[in-house]
Amino acid sequence: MTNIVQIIGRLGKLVWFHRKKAGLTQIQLADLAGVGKSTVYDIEKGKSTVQINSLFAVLAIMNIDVKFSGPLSAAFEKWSADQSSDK
Amino acid sequence: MTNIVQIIGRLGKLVWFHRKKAGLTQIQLADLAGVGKSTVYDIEKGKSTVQINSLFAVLAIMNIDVKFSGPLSAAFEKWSADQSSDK
DNA sequence: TCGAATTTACTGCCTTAACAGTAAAATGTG
DNA sequence: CACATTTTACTGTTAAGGCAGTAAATTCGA
Repeated sequence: MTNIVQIIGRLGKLVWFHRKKAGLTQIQLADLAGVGKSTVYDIEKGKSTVQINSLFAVLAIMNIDVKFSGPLSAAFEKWSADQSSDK
Repeated sequence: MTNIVQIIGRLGKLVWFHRKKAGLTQIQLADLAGVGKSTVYDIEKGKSTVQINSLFAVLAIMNIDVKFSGPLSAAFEKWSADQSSDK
């Protein structure tokens, strides 16, 4: 029943893994992402209260993409397409 | 080049779509997720500074799951498996 | 159309994340 | 083993999110 803490903890490790392979320090990644070094540290440590803009900024630098899917995703896609082609 | 604001904006609509189909009000969803009503409102509006625990709590209620994948995801899975079977 | 329910928007208070600085602990390289 | 680099951990300050309350705007059903 993977809870939030576990998901974020795992995500932190994923970030760490990518950063290491990229040969970057936390500070370098922080600078690239435009966040503070403490925030990178927190993300990698699995802190669950970081803001999504900070998290996503870091993920973007590491080319980690995020995908959301719910039971109504297909219906949403259709509805969403209709919305764009409105008047 | 879908940026962070766009991603979160779209995510907000996805949450809204699921909530509506589920026949819940923002307050009901907020209570279920254990967050404030303002937070649900913010998420649906695409506010990019909400905290991930708040966001994920809401997503969990709507059965929207989140998937992260980077260029090293496969390598990470292997490494991760090794870690669990350590000593 | 009318009224109830819901959403939007704004408020102020309280809590706390973001941040840079710093120092200790850990890591790794010669 | 040293030495340099990096990470961990803690600090105080500043800025801002989380929240409930409220009221206006909007939506929706009878």
